[in-house]
Amino acid sequence: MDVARSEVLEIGTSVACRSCQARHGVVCGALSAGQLIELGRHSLRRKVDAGCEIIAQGSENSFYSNIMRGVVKLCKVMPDGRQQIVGLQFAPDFVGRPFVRESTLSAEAATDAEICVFPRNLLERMILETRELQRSLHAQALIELDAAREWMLTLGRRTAEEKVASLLHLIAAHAETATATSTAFDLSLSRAEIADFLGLTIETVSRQLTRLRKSGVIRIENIRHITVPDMDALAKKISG
Amino acid sequence: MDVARSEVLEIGTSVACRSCQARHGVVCGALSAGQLIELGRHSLRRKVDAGCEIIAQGSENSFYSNIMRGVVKLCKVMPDGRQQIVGLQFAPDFVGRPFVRESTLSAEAATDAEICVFPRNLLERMILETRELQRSLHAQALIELDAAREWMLTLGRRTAEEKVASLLHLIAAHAETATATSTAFDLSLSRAEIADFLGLTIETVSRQLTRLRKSGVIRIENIRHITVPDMDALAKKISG
DNA sequence: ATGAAGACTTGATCTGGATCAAATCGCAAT
DNA sequence: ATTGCGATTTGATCCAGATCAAGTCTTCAT
Repeated sequence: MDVARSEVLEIGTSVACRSCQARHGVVCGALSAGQLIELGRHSLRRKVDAGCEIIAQGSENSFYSNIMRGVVKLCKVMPDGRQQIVGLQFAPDFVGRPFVRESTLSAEAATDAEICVFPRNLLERMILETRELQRSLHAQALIELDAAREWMLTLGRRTAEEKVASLLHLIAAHAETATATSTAFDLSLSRAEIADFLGLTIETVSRQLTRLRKSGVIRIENIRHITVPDMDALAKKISG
Repeated sequence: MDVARSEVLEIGTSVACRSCQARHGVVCGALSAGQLIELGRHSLRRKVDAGCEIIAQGSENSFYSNIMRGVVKLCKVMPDGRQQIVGLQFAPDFVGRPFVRESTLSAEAATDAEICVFPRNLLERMILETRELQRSLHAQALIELDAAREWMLTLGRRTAEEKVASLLHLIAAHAETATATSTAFDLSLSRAEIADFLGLTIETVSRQLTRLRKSGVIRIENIRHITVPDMDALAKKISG
């Protein structure tokens, strides 16, 4: 499971990019052409399996990644094992924490994913040198901050049913397969992961999903695939 | 109560700085000398009373502030009145959301405070022009993001007693009056505000505070002033 | 001083979600 | 097909924290 991770850790600035030049633009949409080439020379495209830990909580922030495909969950665990997912990242988000040596959270692939990896010193040097890169990372940090605060409201003040509806809404917003009203998507997360995102137990998540199914708001095509016939009906379940 | 706010809203780029030059360095410690002068010419020092709303949720982000003294709470409210505090800001933090027109949260003085106010267009222009300002705002955004995620763990996975202990620890960390082991501080927040920060009710907050008092971890000098004889004992209450 | 209105504490009871305990459902290996 | 195992659902019970209901303590106006 951790093979991919140990390979990643061996990367240095002198490692050549293997195969990603062609699709770099997808990942780094906010960067200028010059930066793409610069990153391309020193980065490495990697496939990681679902469950693979990209960054470990408490480890050194020795490299950074761009997500090219898949979903990455950011996770905090307490000494006694209690666990909270504190963010979900989708392509083309950036994963890593500039300017801090030790990671306060772990990043783990929630689905099979592809990431573009490059070393810490390169990123931090480029942030200092390149206005546009700093600006896009600043913008992403502010967007993640808004998302984290929105989630604080969900964790602190919403009921279990509202929490589950909020998560479905969040994931649906990132799905491609949407018609005018209806949306279908992969959940990307197990019941246990959903529980850790929502501050609930797996039993409560399961019960609330069947509740939403019985009320006609969602259809559970199979254990990881959901259809929302009417997004407005789902949205109504979120607030009072 | 809202007098100060309406005054603030009239500020434009041409308003002269009244009396803050002397103490600008305190607020904008991360900025270079040139920026201090630049901000000084266009900013306005204001005193705001406890309870005064600095920014309203849903309103336009028409100005930004630096906190010079006091505590500011960031708050989200739901249509049905449920409410969650999503951040506490202390001097010399920056309050405001660059690059977004409408505010998704309100900012309210939790204590009497002094802030240094300047207009949106000035700040956004300066971010684009000044490397060091962008860098320091990017750094603050990342620190706030770490804090928000730490708080997500507290909201999602900690018990009521651990939540209250976490908040006391957070506020104590910003108090000046600390000896080697013991710390005394003003709470800055009412029981209702503490409840809204922790996702609890005021009754539960009150009960947990007396619990911590009876177990000897804190002394309640009066309703808003706490002494922690031993910070390590408080820290032990936070995790398992 | 006296009274009135908030803010806080304390007690009694209720309840949403946790915990404990079986099923049941995949699904991969044989 | 059968077995085994982990993931999920479902049911029964429990409990931490919510809700309801009095008090008490502060503060401030008269």
